[in-house]
Amino acid sequence: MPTRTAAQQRDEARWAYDAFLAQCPTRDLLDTLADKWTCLVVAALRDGDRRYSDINRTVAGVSQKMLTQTLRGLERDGLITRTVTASVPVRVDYDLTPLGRSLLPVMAAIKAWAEANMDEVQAARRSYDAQAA
Amino acid sequence: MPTRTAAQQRDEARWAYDAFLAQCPTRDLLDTLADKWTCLVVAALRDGDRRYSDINRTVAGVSQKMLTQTLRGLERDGLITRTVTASVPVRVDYDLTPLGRSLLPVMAAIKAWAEANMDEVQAARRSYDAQAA
DNA sequence: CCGGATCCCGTGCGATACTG
DNA sequence: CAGTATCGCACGGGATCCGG
Repeated sequence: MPTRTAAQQRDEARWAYDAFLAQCPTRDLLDTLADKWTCLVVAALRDGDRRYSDINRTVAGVSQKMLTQTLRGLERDGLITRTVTASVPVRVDYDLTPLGRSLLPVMAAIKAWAEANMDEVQAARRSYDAQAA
Repeated sequence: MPTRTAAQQRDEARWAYDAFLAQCPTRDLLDTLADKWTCLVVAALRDGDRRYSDINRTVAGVSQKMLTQTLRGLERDGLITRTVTASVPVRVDYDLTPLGRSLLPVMAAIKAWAEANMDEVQAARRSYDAQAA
């Protein structure tokens, strides 16, 4: 006897999220997560809370606009917390939430893959570009 | 006795890739990998080679331009192969290379994370948006 | 000075139409 | 079937200005 009937499996499939579907809300979420700055910002918070300027220094080359925008989005999605300390000058700290921390291994994996396979990719590019001639 | 001298460690650090650095070539690679279409296309090839139109159907909502562009980029980077069968009509198959297949778990993990945590993210968004009022 | 909001321009995405 | 070509517009992103 099957644990689920065919009808139950259909119902489940109907409501399950699937990012392959254009209208699925996970498509938008995927677009947010699969982003260079999101990946680097989350990775930058791996060791706990950090100041805005600290993140800005770690993620070299990010503009203030994109950093703020990325941090706001991550905060809205419940992945990071934003803590303002009213001092002079103002101090703002960011940290991963448990939810955000669960995403950290995934983001770190992309960054690590890129760093580990850069040589092979560059070799492939040279080969491809030579072929195109 | 240390396995590496301080000088050797400096040399190694000097040449190691680090995507946090703006000028590191891995930054560009990361920008390519951390992309919605790249993630979905690689995930779509998880079960082996597939035709262009097949991928187009699986990755719902992708434009021909972006699909072709993404496939070309992945081919150039040595992540997928492109096989043309001269028939009428023409048949083109794509498949992951061993290098591309090593990336598959990472890409699948992002997609799976989004699907698994969509509810929690949506709850966080509602909470954040209510707060903003 | 730190954190961030605003302005403005170029890139690049997506819709549509066309081709071997 | 598997692309290429063209165009309009939104969005990314740097420069610049603002509050505390």
